[in-house]
Amino acid sequence: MADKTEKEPVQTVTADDVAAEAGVSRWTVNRAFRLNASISVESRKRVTEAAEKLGYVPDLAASSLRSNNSRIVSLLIDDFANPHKLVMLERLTKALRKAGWDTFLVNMLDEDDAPGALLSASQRRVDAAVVIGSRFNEDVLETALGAKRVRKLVTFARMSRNPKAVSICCDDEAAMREIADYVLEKKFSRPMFLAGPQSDSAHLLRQETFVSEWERKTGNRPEVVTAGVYDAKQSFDTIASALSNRSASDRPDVIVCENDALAIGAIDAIKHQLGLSVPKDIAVTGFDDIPAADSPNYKLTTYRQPMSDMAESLVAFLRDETDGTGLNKFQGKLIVRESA
Amino acid sequence: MADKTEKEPVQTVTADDVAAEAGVSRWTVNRAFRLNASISVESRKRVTEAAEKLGYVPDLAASSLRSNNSRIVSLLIDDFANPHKLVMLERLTKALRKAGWDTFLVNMLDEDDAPGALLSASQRRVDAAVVIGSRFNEDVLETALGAKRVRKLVTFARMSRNPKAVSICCDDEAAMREIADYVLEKKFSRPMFLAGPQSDSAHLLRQETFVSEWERKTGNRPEVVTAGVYDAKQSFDTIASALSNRSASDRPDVIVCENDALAIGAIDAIKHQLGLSVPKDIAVTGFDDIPAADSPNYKLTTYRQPMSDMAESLVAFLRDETDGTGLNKFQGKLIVRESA
DNA sequence: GCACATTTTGCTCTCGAGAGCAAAGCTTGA
DNA sequence: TCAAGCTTTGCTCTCGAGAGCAAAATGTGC
Repeated sequence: MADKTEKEPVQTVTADDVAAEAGVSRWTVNRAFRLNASISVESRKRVTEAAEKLGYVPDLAASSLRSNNSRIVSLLIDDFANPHKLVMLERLTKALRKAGWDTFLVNMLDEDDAPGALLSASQRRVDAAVVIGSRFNEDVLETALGAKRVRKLVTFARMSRNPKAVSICCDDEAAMREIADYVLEKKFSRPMFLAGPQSDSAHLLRQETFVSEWERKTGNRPEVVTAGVYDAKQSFDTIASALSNRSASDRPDVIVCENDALAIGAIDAIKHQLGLSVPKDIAVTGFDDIPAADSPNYKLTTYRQPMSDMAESLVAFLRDETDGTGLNKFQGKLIVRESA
Repeated sequence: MADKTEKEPVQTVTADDVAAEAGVSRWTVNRAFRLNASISVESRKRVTEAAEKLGYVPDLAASSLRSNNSRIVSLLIDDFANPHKLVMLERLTKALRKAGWDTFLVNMLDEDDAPGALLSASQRRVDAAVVIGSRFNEDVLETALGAKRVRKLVTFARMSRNPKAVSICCDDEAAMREIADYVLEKKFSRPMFLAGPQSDSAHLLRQETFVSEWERKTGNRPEVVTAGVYDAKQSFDTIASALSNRSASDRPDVIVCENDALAIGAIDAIKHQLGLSVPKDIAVTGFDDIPAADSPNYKLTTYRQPMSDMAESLVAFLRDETDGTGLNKFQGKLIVRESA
């Protein structure tokens, strides 16, 4: 079964074969597969037909070697517990593939693995490294810039303060202010903010915005609790222990969560551990609008980022159609369901 | 911001530079980075130090061009709605990266896109194309074999009947028999089987096994309903419409689902649409043990595949440590929770 | 110290395309 | 008809490593 590999020694159809078949030179063959190449319509047609007949496709390893341009993007992820990642992967791979880029999925194995992950990107001369991780901190980005073969560095769905990286993300402050306004408008008065890991200052943006916005408008400082990971289970435990043995008047009346994964765990804890109801006893808001947010179990009020638009601007950035400024101000949309 | 790329013209440290620094030839430098290369301990040390100093890493594009061996694996996915995919991606990328393979994530954009997806794999000379899609049918595999540069073809977590592809998956028949036995043992008598898309015969394995096993043991043929996609929402609608207006005695007492994504939708429909309870009115079983299966909303009785072992055997197969036979008989584990 | 085996190193040629230029073909207009 | 200008084609050299062999260095036994 496996040894068919040895017997049939893998495709060896090369541009020379096609050239012979089509009666042109090798360079004309290669040109036929390059956009904007100087080649007549007729030649291209003949080459295409010959290539089709022989089953030829250009070898991209050779191409990237010479042209120093791989048409590969690396996506670096360090957190597979958040279902939102799957949505992002779907959108990004779709947009990139349509635009002619292949996508490496690089699993940052643990906290300290970022340099290794970027090394692999560096060895392949990727056109861009796109970090969509959660726990990484800004040092990772510095390391990335040490790997000089990585031409462009992007943080996706996440603001970076590193001036050399391009951030493609929502305007988190505007989004969080919108959520704060909504919560206020709904007459909640004792909010709790449920945050994820506090590993890096950039993570604190949503939290800080909510806290300061609330304080500014009401004069009160909301309570903040922290889950160590963006994971429904962790969040469940965090909320369960934070709210056990609290009287109704001592409890928050709304939990504003940094994202949906946390929100879902919070709702589970409120309902199944504390035996309370959502939103009557405690309301909950999320961020991301993952598929489960729409489930009848959660009916989560949340904030949807314009993922497809964001993926498209990554493509535009790769094409050098934009220098990357202003891509960190996407406007999302508050999705009101029943949880708050 | 973006134009730093132009100014600082990307890493140009090559093996020649390191050779000069270390006082050896270029070939010795390259050998230092190759396992099993003929090189003295001392030379390797000197090269490693010089490389470290200059920030050199071997260029894998050049390497794969000459050696015809890319150390890249393509993962082909056509269904991002199933949360189980995220688990698989995590395990596979982890195992592959540890073993020194990079991973392309290829989004098969739609039903007819498989050839295009495989083309991209073919152009990069990937060491293996691993299909972890759901809707694809066996024709896709034939197309893949047409792309001769794809050396190894694997279907992961899914049985293929194509003799040229290697399947790394559970023994679905044994698993389904175990579920059937469990359901029987729990004294359920009117099972319904909820299947996914019926696009291909290989998909029918679980369904056929359950149906025939049940028939063999009880003499009755279970009812089968079909959701068009492996998606909780579709499943919700399917079950909601299949069971509305049915009296208690006419309803199934257990729904055996082809996977967890379907099971979760089914539970939602039973509870929130039909207003019945699980497992009292209708029990539910799943397959995969996705993270949500353990949530208090579902407490799903399901079947867990040994994903890490399966990922490891993919690595072994890539390393030619196995010819791929017998990798389709992994034994998973029935996880009993409260849903059945 | 010498013949021979073994390890290590260096070298040529190659993988398959692209950059950049030179030569050939094709228009256009006087 | 021919020069000027543009398009198309062909060619040399190159990207950065590896295969495979030849040369050099090292080790071994007598």
